[in-house]
Amino acid sequence: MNDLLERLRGRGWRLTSQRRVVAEVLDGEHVHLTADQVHARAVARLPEISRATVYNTLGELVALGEVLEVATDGRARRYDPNAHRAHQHLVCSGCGAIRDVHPQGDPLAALPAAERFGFAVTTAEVTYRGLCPDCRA
Amino acid sequence: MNDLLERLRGRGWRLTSQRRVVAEVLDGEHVHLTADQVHARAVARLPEISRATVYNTLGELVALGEVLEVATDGRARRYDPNAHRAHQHLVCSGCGAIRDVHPQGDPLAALPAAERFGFAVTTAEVTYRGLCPDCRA
DNA sequence: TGTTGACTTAGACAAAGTCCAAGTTAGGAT
DNA sequence: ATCCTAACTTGGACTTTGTCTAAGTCAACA
Repeated sequence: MNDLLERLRGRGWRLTSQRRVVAEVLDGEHVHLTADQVHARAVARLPEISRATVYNTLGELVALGEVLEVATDGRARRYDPNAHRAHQHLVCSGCGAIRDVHPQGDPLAALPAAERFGFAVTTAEVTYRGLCPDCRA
Repeated sequence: MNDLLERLRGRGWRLTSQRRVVAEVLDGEHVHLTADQVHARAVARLPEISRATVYNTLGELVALGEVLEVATDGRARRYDPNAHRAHQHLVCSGCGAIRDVHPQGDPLAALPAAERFGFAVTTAEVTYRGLCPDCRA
């Protein structure tokens, strides 16, 4: 994640302790935290960090393409640092657990030109839903 | 939509004017209203209808499988009465416009067993994104 | 026509996110 | 090293979206 911070600094980002902490919290695989969860974990490392700054920083990371915003449930948005490898999401209908998954083929290819209605379509997000092993029991 | 109301009555629904109005508002193709939009249109026909009733009724229609809930943006949920023909959604990144679309093949089939991690996967929701003709200009 | 449980209502509350004016600070300039 | 200033952060007010509850109303059956 250090390279992330360096990369952003190269783009004119000011490297503040708040931004460093948010980037640290978002490090890892299968991370899909809500903004408030990010804030809670950031506060553990930097007690004075405000909610507004967490929201701002997450929004900037999304705008810069370093983090994905995922809306799996119509409630809080979640932030996924795994932006550099294409993937989709598998969500448990019972407990809400989320996993990154890698379907075969390019989902975009399944939409014929006749079904694009003049849109310049650039992405396809797939959410698979079902019960996880624990919730099936 | 009258058959819808009759069907629900057969399932023990009490047929109130409020429920009738919500069902009327949701009638049509390419309808993807938020709860507050449904409420606004319902109020035009039945001024005393409350927000709580609109939320309750939408929730019931979803639970009964007559209406789909779609979360395209992490903001308000939208309600799609086209629940009986499988389809996906194409969303404009500029203005938020939504269209129903019909991709080829079954998106579920693209997820291999090895990528299901023991989940009993039942549905796949696809959101295509891009700029609509107006927003491209 | 009466009865009753299901339905509706208004408003308080909660959760998620945005906005702003005032204060602080990273990092280039001196 | 220190100063300056635009960029950043802060707390809190505010908005939007959704849930809950106690009290009142009414659809449907008897």
